[in-house]
Amino acid sequence: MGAPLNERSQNILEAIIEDYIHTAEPVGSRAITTRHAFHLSPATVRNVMADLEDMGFLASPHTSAGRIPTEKGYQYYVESLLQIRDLSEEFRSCIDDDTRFAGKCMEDVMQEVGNLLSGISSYTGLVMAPRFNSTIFRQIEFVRLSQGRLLVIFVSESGLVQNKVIEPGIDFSARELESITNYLNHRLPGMTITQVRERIAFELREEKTRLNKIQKQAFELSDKALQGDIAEQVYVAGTSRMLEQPDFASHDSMMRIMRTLESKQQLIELLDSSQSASGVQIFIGSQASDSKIEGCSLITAPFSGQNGAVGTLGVIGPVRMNYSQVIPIVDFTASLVGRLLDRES
Amino acid sequence: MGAPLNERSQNILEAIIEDYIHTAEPVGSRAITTRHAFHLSPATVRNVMADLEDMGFLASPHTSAGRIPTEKGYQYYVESLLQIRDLSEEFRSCIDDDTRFAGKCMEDVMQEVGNLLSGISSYTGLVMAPRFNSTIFRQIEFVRLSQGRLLVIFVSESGLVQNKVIEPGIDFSARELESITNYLNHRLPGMTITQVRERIAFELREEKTRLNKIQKQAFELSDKALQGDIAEQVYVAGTSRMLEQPDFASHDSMMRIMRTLESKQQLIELLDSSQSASGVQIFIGSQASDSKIEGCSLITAPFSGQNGAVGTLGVIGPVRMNYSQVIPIVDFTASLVGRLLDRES
DNA sequence: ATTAGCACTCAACGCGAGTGAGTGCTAATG
DNA sequence: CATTAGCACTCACTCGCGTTGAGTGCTAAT
Repeated sequence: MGAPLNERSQNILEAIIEDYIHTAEPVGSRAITTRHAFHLSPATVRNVMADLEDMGFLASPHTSAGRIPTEKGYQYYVESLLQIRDLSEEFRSCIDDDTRFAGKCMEDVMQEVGNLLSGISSYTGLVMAPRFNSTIFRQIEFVRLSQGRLLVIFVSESGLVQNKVIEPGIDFSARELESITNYLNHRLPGMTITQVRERIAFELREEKTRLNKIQKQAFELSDKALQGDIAEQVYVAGTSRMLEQPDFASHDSMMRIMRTLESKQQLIELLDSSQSASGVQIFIGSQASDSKIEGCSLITAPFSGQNGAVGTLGVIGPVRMNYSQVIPIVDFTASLVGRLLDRES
Repeated sequence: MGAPLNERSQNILEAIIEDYIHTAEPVGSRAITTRHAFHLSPATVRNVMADLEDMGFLASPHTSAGRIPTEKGYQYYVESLLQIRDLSEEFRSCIDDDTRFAGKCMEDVMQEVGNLLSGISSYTGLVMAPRFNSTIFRQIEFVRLSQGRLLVIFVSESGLVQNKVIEPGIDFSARELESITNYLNHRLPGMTITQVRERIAFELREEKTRLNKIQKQAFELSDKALQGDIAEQVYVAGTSRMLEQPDFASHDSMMRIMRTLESKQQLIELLDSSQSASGVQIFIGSQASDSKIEGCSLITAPFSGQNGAVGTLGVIGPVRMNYSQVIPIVDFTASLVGRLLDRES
């Protein structure tokens, strides 16, 4: 059981998995001997396959079909057998094409990155934009709109802009607003938005007495402006690519997957765990999620600029996924997006 | 052929269409007599059905199946037979539920409207947000970011906020910016964004000499800020609802539809024609589009606030759609969104 | 250890009979 | 003369059954 695989078994397992990734059909012993130049007869291969099945790397749908890899098989393949090739020059240049992102706002860039991931991998692309709450505060500005309404603008260290309309109740003069702005821009930079909120709450609660009027108003305004959570932005691209996969031919599995891909919330949960990791992460089948996306694997990578804004992107596809191609794509794209973020700020 | 339908034929046609909408299966003569209290025998109904088929309202998939409505049948049904009931109180209150939209920004509201449309109709909901270019300019503001970068903020009469980062090349002082802002906010309000652009181009070209330095810089800045088209925002909700429809059981039709629903561009084209119309519009089958969404019908309605911002929303579903339910839903939702827009500004 | 040979398994395919919902036509009916 | 009962006919759908063939596991020979 726990015995390590000898080289021949490894080669055969690799051949089976790669054939299956390619054809989506159970692989038989004869197919292996003809498609690969092992100097072995089908019978020998059969013996090896039987062993691999005993060890849990392969399974047979029924007696007279070939073998298909199990999740454990894929996991072993990805960890031990797969050598990750460098991304082909063709793809490299296709991804790193400046014209694609030229002159687009953050949202459009994120969407375009999703399209890119989906287009090149031919699976479904996911991008979770940097969460605003974890970005670093740089600047706040107030713009007076009509009838005592104020537009509040936050700018993060990474150049993200977030705005919100509030109705403070008091009609501030331009001078007052300027003082408030100056005060806040003096005190708050360098903290994450979450920290800023905590600080505001702290100041308002504990040290009320110590503050002068402008200071108090400043904190009250910014408190109001930061109320309410800013939802994560998730971008999905190429969901119809899922329908192309023979693995999801059944109506049922299709529905389950499309429903999940529609739910931003569920996607956030999927991507969230990879947020803090570094480098490419691979979730195969049940590793990815508790049956919400049965039969799917997920390849993710966090991206970040030099200034701390952090997001996650990835590709989701069937467990029978072309890992050797997708992994470098996700890796390279994440680093590209990191560079894009730096450019923006 | 052109002969008008007598009342009995109308009743039978209506019954057939409604049964088919309900069951998604060909309707036979016997089914009609048992499910509806016509005082007629199946044989008589058969005669009428044969006539209706001759006139092109019905079709038979094969000799020994019942009849299904043709597109022409649906069209006649919607135009002449369908009496639009008022929306049930249950739905009314479900749609007009303030807590649903409380404290959400425009984008989230639009998405939520899509969810609402999809949830209540159980088809797919579409919302095209007011095009920024056709909204009326109210206010422009500049915020200085680091390193000579400026954040430009447009506010429209309807309260929409749009921002963009530009790099003017010159480092303006706070005073200069204030003058520029004042000048622009004095000259531009009341025009649509498109008109503003034309005006800027005109001023820069024709009357260059007449302008003083500040004025010239003002126009140059705002020209830069308005460069590049702002893409339409389209929100889609409940695409998986399409998969639930037996009409799209075949892989092929499913793929075609999902692909179309993924393409913002194609959706914009679909919704665009309804933009300028007033009231609910109904596109049945091939009326909706040249085969891009074969087998689909589209119910749309434009919405607008009192201040001219105009968008379109709608529901897309199979031709075999519950028109009597969807039409009032779309109608009522459009008016609700109109009211929401007024509330925002 | 490897392989040839062979019996066995079982999904997939094709075929034909049976079933039943539905039709169109004709003749009878009020 | 519109309506209806009766009847032969059509045809998708289902089920059972034999055939096919890819693939396996086991055993004996190399």
